[in-house]
Amino acid sequence: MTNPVSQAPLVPDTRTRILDLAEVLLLERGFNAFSYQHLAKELGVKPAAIHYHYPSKDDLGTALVARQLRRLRKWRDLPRVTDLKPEAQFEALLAVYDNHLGHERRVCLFGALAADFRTLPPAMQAELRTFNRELTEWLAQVLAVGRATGGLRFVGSPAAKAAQVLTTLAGALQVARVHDETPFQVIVGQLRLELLA
Amino acid sequence: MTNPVSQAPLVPDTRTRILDLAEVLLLERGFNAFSYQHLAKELGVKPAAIHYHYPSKDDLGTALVARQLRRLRKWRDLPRVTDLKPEAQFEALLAVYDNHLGHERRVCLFGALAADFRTLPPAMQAELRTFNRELTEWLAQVLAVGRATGGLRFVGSPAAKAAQVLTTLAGALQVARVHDETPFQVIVGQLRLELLA
DNA sequence: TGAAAAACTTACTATTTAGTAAGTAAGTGG
DNA sequence: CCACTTACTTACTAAATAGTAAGTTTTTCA
Repeated sequence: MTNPVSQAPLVPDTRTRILDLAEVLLLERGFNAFSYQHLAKELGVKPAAIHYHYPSKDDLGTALVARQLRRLRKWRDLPRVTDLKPEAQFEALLAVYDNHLGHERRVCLFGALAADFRTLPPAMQAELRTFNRELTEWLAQVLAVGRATGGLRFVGSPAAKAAQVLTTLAGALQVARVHDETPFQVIVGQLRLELLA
Repeated sequence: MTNPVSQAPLVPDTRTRILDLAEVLLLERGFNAFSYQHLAKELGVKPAAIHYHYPSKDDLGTALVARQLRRLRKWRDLPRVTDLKPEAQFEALLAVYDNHLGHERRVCLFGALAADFRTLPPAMQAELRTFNRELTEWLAQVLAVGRATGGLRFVGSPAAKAAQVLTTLAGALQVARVHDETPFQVIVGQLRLELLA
């Protein structure tokens, strides 16, 4: 291995830098609002270098969502997440969205891609569906346990409540984009008020 | 007046047909995913004809949101809406979103523009902010009266609940776009379960 | 150290994009 | 009926787009 100590080198390779920048641009401006030229100029390389790593924008977009899915699975299975009580797991989820808000009010992956969904390559669509499904299933499980153990309170099925909460959170970041951070805080406050027993 | 009877002629003029088609494309594919060529080809005119009515895409986009704002105000002030009890007004709102779902799973205006917000012309941004603010204020008033008269049930402030509900509805149409109609129905069902006393 | 693989750049397509300028045909109103 | 306006079309520009092919430099590693 080149670097036997750190998994995340100080300066990532170009392939990763492309993906990182594309992710930022996706979450800040939308998938149809950035080009290989934008990426190349900001990274100090030629557009063809991007094509070398990701032959088409379809490949790039798909890699982007695939990485996010890997991150979700990794995060979800982290001991410091699995070991939490359900209400703390819910707070950990809120912290993720709050982190998006703190980074230039980036929307979440789902919120960034849903509107343009029909213009996306099929592979990307499939990855996004899986991403959203797994996240919803995870939260449904958290909610189910949380209600059973008395830490969380809601009516209806855990699956329905999970779908509703995640949809609200994705939307809340979009509202923050259009207005400011206030409505996001208001909406999350309302969620806490209703859910936390 | 050219037509003293009908306000909506059977075949609208080109100016209106452009706006109608642009609206469909916006709500089905996103603002950065259609061009003047797309519009022109489908309408059977030349791109320059679109430029004649809407010199730039900024003008077109702004006109689009402005019309939607006019529609909102008109709808909100309709006797058949103002005369309803708050819980029926809430149902009337749900019917609007359900109608979007029924038309090719179109997202709502807000959901279509929020992700790409930073790429939109300032005039369009301003119109969308006003649109969302007025809609939220209207729902907050409905919720306040509904709770006072016992038809609606929720904790927290009407303004917070209104922001939360509208955000959820916008997001629910996006989820329907990504998956299918089921999650939309599930989420709306959850909203009804929680709100209707 | 030298051959091969990886990571690029240069130079180029073909297409699409928004937008403009000039001309034309069809109404409209005095 | 004629000047004027409205609603276009034709023909064009300049820029941006995704993508490719061929050549060059850098890295790796046997």
